[in-house]
Amino acid sequence: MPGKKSPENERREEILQAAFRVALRRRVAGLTSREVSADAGVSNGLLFFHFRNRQELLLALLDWLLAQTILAHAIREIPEPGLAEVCMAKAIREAIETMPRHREQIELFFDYWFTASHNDELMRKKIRAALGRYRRSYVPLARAVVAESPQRYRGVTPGALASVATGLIEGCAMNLVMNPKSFHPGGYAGAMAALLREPRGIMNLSAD
Amino acid sequence: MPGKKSPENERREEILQAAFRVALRRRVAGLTSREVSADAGVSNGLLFFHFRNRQELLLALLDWLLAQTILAHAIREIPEPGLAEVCMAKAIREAIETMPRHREQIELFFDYWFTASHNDELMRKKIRAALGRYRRSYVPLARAVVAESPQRYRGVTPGALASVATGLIEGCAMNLVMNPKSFHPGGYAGAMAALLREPRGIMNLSAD
DNA sequence: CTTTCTATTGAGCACTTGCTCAATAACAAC
DNA sequence: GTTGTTATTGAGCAAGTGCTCAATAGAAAG
Repeated sequence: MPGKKSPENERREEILQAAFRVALRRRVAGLTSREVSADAGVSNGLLFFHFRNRQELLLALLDWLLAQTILAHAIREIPEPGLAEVCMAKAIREAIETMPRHREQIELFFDYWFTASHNDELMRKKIRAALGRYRRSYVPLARAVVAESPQRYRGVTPGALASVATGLIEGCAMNLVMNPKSFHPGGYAGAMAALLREPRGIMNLSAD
Repeated sequence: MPGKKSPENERREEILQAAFRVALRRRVAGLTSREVSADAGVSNGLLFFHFRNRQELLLALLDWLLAQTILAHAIREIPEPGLAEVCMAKAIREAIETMPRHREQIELFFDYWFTASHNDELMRKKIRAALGRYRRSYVPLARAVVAESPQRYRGVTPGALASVATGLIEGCAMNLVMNPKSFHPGGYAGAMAALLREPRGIMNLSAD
């Protein structure tokens, strides 16, 4: 029965949430307008009234997603003098430990990258921008770390260090997504800590 | 003109290669039987003569893929006494540095995981098995590392250490795939080495 | 009450997809 | 030859897809 009004953008939000649920079930590529509208409890036509086309729906969902995952949690803290490393370590550890709470979103995020974005430079740009923001949010901290121990980090740019830090986190995310059962953030972080505890570090080969 | 014969499984192989090319262009989810057969220069019907259905084609392609990427390069070396850490470091470094050569395969591999495998427990199993084999191939080396410095690695199982090692590599792979332009394996490995060089390692917080 | 605007419906069109199938050409065995 | 097997074709079906559109019901304005 047409004509029932719904206040403001309530419907739009409902449809977005339905799209999220469907994407979790069917992946981004398998998301169809019919299943979304059915899940939202509205007609198929209404979906295309609120979203011009499938692509716009997917973009809106991506925006919502990017505002949810860890990628949105940029690092803001300014380390106290002499404690830059501790501060960075804490940030990484926290990122790893809060990760399991966002598992579904993270999985969907990866899915967006690998599937939907292939012929869609707009999506790729959005994701790359979010990743870039996240990485850059680590740069000031990385710069402080480098400044704190100039000899040790000779030749290492803050950017590269930030890359490695976020790379650790992303690798961890992969583990979480691909191997959720045997992934224990505590054990993972512990092993990583042990790796880094020794003077003669494991990666310390001749420099190239 | 039907009837032209082709020796042995030559056709099958040709179609597989075409499927690989199409998957690179369109992603796994966007791979259609029509585009594959067109790319292989054969009729659509022939594809279903050599492969029972789309799924069987995708599985065959996945097998071929898994035999190509770094995942196939299990670690075999037995470290000389006292050099376990150096040996492991070398393995990781080598994995990172040879990675760019397999970029396309790695990207497709991730794509398989995140897309095609969602409703396909068989594919998921295959991929998980390959990842597991890879991780386990690091366990003996990890065990040697732990045995070499028991105090330092107290409470760390060889399995967890192997997880972190392969996690580093996977995180690196993510970086390579998502950010190919600004990714330089040398710089990455360098920063990682610096991170690990210091007594008061960056991850060395209070143990949990 | 009429008009107007917005929200809503569901049928349906054009197109794509996986897959089947009868027809047939080359080759092998007899 | 004849017969049979294997490789190959392309038309076509059934199912599903994104999206359009006439129809319409409610709210708001006059």
